[in-house]
Amino acid sequence: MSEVTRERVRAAADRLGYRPNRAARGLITGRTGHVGVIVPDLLNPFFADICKGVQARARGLGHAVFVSDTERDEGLEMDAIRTLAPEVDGIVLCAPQLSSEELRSLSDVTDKPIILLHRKEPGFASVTADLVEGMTDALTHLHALGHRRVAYVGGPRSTWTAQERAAGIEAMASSGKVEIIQVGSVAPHFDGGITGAADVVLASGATAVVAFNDIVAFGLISRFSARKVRVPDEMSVVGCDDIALAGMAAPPLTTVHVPKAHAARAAVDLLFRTLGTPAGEDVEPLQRVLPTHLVVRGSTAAIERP
Amino acid sequence: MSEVTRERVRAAADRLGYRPNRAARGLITGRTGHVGVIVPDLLNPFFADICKGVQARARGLGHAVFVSDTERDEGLEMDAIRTLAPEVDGIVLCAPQLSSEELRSLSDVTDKPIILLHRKEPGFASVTADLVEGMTDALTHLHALGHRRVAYVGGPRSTWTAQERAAGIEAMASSGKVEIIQVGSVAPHFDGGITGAADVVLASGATAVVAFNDIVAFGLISRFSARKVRVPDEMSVVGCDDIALAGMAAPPLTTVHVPKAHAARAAVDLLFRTLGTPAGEDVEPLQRVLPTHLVVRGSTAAIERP
DNA sequence: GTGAAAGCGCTAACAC
DNA sequence: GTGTTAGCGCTTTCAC
Repeated sequence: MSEVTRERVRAAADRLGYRPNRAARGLITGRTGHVGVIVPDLLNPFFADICKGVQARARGLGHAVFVSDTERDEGLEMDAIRTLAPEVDGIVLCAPQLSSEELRSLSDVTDKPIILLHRKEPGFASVTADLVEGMTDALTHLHALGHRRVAYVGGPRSTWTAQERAAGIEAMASSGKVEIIQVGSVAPHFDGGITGAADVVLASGATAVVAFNDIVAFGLISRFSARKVRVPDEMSVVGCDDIALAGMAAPPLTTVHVPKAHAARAAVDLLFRTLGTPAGEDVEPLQRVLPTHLVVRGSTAAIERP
Repeated sequence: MSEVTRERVRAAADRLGYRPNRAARGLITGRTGHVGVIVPDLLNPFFADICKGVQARARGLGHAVFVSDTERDEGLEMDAIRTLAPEVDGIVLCAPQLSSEELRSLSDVTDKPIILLHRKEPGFASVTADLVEGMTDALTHLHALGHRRVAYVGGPRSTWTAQERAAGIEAMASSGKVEIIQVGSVAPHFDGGITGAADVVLASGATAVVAFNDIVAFGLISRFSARKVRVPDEMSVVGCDDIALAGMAAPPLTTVHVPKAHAARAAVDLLFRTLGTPAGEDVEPLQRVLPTHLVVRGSTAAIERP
């Protein structure tokens, strides 16, 4: 067929407003043209950023994206996968609550490719951030400012990212350069638990505190402020994630930058790499780990020597 | 067929892991079982909250949800509608940038029902919040605290919500009880524009400021803090939206509470009401407006009389 | 009541 | 190359 004809047909189709029907196409090709992203809590800007990143990249690749918010509930995480899997070509999964066993049992639930985000599991492709490095940087920064007694307010112990952070903290603790005071584990959203943790930090004699994430850091600062403890003069605070609001707070938060949008794009790219691989000849699942870095802003200061 | 047989079939189907294929069903019924939600910026917790609400309600009604982030771009808003419409049964639309003409031209693009969220347009069903009341409450609160000269830092002038807020502000201004200083219009995300606005507020002699939204309020407070102006002692600040982080900031932000999740659920309900209406006999598009209320926290204080 | 058949919009594989 | 046909998984209709 001639190039001219081709163009005339295309023009006619356009004029009549013809759009191929994805559902009908999917019925025969097995491809839906959709991807899914599952997150524990959209209200946490960290995950909103991830959704935005997935969305942007998927759009660029001509795919629409389903978003599922699992409310940090193990059951809903599993449900979301089961529900979404038949509707999509693949899933970007942030499921901190799911056990390793459940994760591995996913192959019985669906054979759609799943890319883990901010979690590692043997046999799964994943994109993670180097939180061990991030935590080490945070403590090195505090050490350089003269802090020798530093509190760490941890998050939900069971999650992969919490364990990574803990590993970073412990590495520095065992170096003997700074003394670490572990202040329990706190839900990673702003509530009473954080207030309690702030009081424990204050009682511990620590001059600085590293928080599980920026939200927890904000909670701590809020309590410090209510108790008339000035940040950073009397207490230095370091967060983790570098959510957009971290730079807007007063004082702006010193925090570990985690490349959220970048990780999201990388996950989508990994997904399409898998999708592009002919079934049967599966490639070794790639595990990408992205670097983090400390962003020094206004919530940390050199200790005032007595 | 007997009840027993029905149950045996159901059991067998379950055992074999049978799931009806939505795409195939949709081909014949014309229903996809999906809904779409379009927002200008997922990174703004206000819209993240809306997505979460839409998602939760739609899940309860057995529908999966597509999310599209339009980056506050008029073109992308139109694109998103065009792309999403064929894949869904209806759309919840937050599109502040789209002109009224484009909005009305949507009937040529798709006949899928569209529910407007936080925007009103004749002929469209919508869910909005009473921002006029909210702004009035904010100014009344400041007046009661003794403030007589109040700055208002507005947002993108063309949007519906900005006009509503402005109407509320003007109503109070014309009452003569407080003098309003209009400080331009600022992009509703944290950046240099806000810094400049903060400086204008400071130069104006105002003792209090009402911000377009919480994000802008945070930006102002950050600049005030850098310029050693204490909030609320020397400057009271009121935000709008009541995003989750508003209560976490130091000081916690006094702000106009907008029922985000509630509005999202109402929008989905309106959508399903439309979907349940047999084609042809269309009902008058409903326009729900939800009440707002002021949440007084720590960023406002009584003026210190000289 | 129950079973068979047609067809939603598309793509694959097959003849021509 | 080009045109035709079968069929993806489901629902609906129409005979039985």
